[in-house]
Amino acid sequence: MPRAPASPAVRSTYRHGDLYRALLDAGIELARAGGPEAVVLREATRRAGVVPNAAYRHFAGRDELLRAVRAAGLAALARAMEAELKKVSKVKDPAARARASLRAVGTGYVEFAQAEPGLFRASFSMPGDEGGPLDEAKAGESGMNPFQLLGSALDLMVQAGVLPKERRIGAEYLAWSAVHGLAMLVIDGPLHAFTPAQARVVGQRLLDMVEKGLA
Amino acid sequence: MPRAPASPAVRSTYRHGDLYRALLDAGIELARAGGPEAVVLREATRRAGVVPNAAYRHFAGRDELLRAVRAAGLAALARAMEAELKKVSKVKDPAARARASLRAVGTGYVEFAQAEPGLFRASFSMPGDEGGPLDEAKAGESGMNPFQLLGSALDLMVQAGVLPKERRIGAEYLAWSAVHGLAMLVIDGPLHAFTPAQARVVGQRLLDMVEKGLA
DNA sequence: TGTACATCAGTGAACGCGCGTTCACTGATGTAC
DNA sequence: TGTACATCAGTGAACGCGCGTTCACTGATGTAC
Repeated sequence: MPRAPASPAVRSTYRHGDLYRALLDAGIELARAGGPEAVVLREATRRAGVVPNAAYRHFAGRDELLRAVRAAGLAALARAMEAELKKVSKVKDPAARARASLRAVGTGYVEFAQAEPGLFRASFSMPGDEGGPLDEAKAGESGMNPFQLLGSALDLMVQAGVLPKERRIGAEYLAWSAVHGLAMLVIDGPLHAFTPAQARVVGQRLLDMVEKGLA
Repeated sequence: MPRAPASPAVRSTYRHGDLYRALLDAGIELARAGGPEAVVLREATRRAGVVPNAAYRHFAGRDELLRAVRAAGLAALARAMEAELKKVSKVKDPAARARASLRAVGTGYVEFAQAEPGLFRASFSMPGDEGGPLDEAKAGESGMNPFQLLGSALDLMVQAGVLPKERRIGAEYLAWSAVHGLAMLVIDGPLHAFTPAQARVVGQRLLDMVEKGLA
């Protein structure tokens, strides 16, 4: 492997070093600042200090860059959810723990959407229509993607006897809808005026509703 | 008022007749086909059979056209919700009627989103950040916008004793989140592969959850 | 250890595209006399 | 009822912009001998 990558826009070496990574990082930054439509090939190459068409050595085109950004965003979302789950790991009582896990997953989700609205939106944009839920989604540290984290929280609830197992099937779509809707309304929609604190309160009440309504 | 408006792209009269309406209709059509980002001034004028800058006689710019499309979309959404509410108007028992109203509102919302994904997305896009929930939203036939229709369904539930009044406050945000989230996941997101029938089933289960979890 | 060479990452220049928006205009329309 | 006129809706031409993408290239790098 060649020299270390130079600082953006200025390079001493002819080769960049790790242009793929640099373009991806730039793409992520663009998504953070302006959502999926702000992920623009030319701007990414500009930030990497490279001529526009150089990107084509590493990505087939703009769509492939966006796809990579999306994967990175979903992985970050998974990590945010895992971080909330970690706080819950000390709870001993299985029923309480299971319930807390579902809340953690939901809280991590909404909190991430609030903290990184642009990246969140980019993560859920669909250039081509891919298949099922988060098919090729990169995983967090646990090796699970956001959808799988939600699923395993619900599994925990069934095991703990908090959720009747006949209600388990399809339950992820219900919980997901609730939490995703709040996220969208708050970051992009008519609830934009909510402060993070207000959003947190509503988020907790929403999770109350889900917990109660699911069982 | 001059002659009747001519067919798009061909006019006999020098004046268009109702260019504002023609541009708005074209804008709505563009939104239906491709969402908010497809609402493009030049294309709207093309469809109206008029030179690009003619639009500036009627709209300050692209944003104002999009704003008008959004208002029209929200009005259409309100009408879809009202249509569902009408089906429920024959229910006599106040408690049953109130519950059915909430379901109707939710069903109308999700069904509209499925039937008109582009217009739905356009209706919830935010160019500048306007204020609270659906502030300047055009109303349906009842004179209420979608948010107000939801609110009055919840009011009905309180009156009927189905929803404790201490839970009434902020309840619209909970119900709205659930339903909005499903709509987004189905039309634009990872649940894109759902058939309308599958979506309907999940939608009804979602409304079960809301109804049960809210009380 | 030294040299010839193939590879392929990044260059330089250019393309066509569609967009929003501004300008000075023109001529059909409705109105005032 | 007829004529002169002001209005202003739509014209025609043009801008500058940034985008994605293609082309033939060049020259630093790592490798084979």
